[in-house]
Amino acid sequence: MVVMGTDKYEILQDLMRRRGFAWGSFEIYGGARGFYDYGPLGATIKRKIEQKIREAFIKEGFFELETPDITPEKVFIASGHVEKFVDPLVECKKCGLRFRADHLVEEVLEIDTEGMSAEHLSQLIKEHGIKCPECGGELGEVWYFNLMFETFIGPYKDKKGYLRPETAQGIFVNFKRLNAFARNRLPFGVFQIGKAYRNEISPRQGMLRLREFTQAEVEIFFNPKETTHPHFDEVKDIAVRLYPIENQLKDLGMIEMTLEEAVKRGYVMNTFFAYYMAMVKNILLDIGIPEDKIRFRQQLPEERAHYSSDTWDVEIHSERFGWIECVGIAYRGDYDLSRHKKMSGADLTVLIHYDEPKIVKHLKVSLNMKRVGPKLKGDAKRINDLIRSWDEEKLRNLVEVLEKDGKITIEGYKLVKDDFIVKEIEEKVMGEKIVPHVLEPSFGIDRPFYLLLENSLVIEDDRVYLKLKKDMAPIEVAVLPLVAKEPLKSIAYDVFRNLQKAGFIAVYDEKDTIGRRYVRYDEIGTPYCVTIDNQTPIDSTVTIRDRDTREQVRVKIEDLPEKLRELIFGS
RNA sequence: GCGGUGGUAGUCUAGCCUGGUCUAGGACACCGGCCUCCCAAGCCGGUGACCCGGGUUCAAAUCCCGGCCACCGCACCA
Repeated sequence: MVVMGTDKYEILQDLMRRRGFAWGSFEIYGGARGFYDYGPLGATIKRKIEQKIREAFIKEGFFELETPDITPEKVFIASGHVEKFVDPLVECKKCGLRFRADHLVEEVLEIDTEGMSAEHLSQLIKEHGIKCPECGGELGEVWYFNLMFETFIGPYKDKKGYLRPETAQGIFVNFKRLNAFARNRLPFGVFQIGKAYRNEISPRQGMLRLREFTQAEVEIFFNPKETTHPHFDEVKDIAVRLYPIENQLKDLGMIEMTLEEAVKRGYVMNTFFAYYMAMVKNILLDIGIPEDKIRFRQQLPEERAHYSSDTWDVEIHSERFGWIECVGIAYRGDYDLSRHKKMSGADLTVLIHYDEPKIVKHLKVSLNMKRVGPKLKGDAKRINDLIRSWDEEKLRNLVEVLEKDGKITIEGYKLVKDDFIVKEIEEKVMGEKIVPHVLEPSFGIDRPFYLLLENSLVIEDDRVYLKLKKDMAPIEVAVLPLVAKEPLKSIAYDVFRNLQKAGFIAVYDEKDTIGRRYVRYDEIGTPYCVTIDNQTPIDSTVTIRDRDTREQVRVKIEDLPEKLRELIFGS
């Protein structure tokens, strides 16, 4: 048992439960691993985090979307989650330990097991007599454990659905409508803030690995040929701490440079990617994560999700848990849209207009039905259709042969030059249809929430307090009569009520001595306490006490809202 | 999932080994009152707990079994 007061994590956990931030869910029924409740103060902070993200992307002109948590199976077959969001497991019949079957087979047989079925893996294990690496016991059948929660839609068991393991698919499946909303012009961005679910085998570490969690996922659709961000200049001088793949493999440590340099030196693929790295960093700073606790780590190839070819995690440092992935910026290419295009048959392309319409010449060849009709009878139409389906190259060959030999045999029919009608036609092509590529900054909300609290917790000799960024505080101002006596009580209550009406999250508190109350509000991160003292009835002034410095300034009651707004929100 | 440790009011804990005066004690917090004119003061009163389910026993917070949860290590983390 950790002695009270020695472990920051313990103090924080205690504070979070006691003061209404967050705690494990379903307590009265014994709890359930991987689920967390947000209390009144926690829910407020969480909402403020979400709001910072929302505001930042709305400022970029992005659109917000909201789609269902429950999703029909087809969507995740298309997205690859049914197939790839699984771990093949195998259990030792003797000692009961479970292993990743694919890892085991790969290790022993030194072959690639990518995409192998459970049956195939089982067979290989039997054929090669692979045993339990721990005790040497016999291994059972391989089965796939899918990390998605399954459910059924409607009263019959034939309509399978899943709780979404990421919010992103809700955006991809809506691409046609969103593209229309964006008036067919790339790039555009869409984001969704909502719940996602993953049936983790063994969730741990408090609220850092949950089975149900909140994400803010941003899908930016762009033309892969246009990867220069028009506003990169605004962010090019921002310094970032990078931990690229090479530095991880060779243990070279982190490097720091401006984003401009990072792109120039090839660490970051282009200014488009770099721009959103800057955005993510700014959002985290705006939430109140200290700059020196933020780094960008490039995922190793084996860590990457099935849809991504390059991903940078934005990690925040925890005193307790080390570097924690809080945001992932994934280059998803055209993976998702192409898959949905193929599976659904929907046209998920965007027309990229050429600067000038292109004049494209091409051959149009068909049979002269008047001549060949009587000859081929029933086959005439069939062969005509066949020829018309040929591509440019095949048609050119046909014409060449006809020019040279004057005749050709197709499907056993001898045809001469005059049996064909050959036309060279010109077509105006306005542009090219492409499947857009996707860049995805994906924010966890619960992790930054925890890391914000952990990084804000200050332990001093005579008090423990949350040095939250002032505008993130769940209670923004506490109004306190110096003593619970009239007329101070009435004046204080009026001041409180007026601050509420002015839009502040405020509380009124007259219980206990003034010092005790200050400590009480310091503990939950309230940046300012307004105290009504004996001078107030005389000249209508009150004091504003600063959480961090404990210093007080005296202001007129009428100036209070404006002054507090300036102090808390800086405007 | 495996192994280890643990689970007593909102929080921390005493009691458990050696079953019975445990009607479960304390501190802090919380609520009501008194007092109090600036940084956790004091006084009076009050609310509130043996994780869940079985078993052993005349008797279980205490012993045994199972489950759940938490922490640590292993495995896992698309």
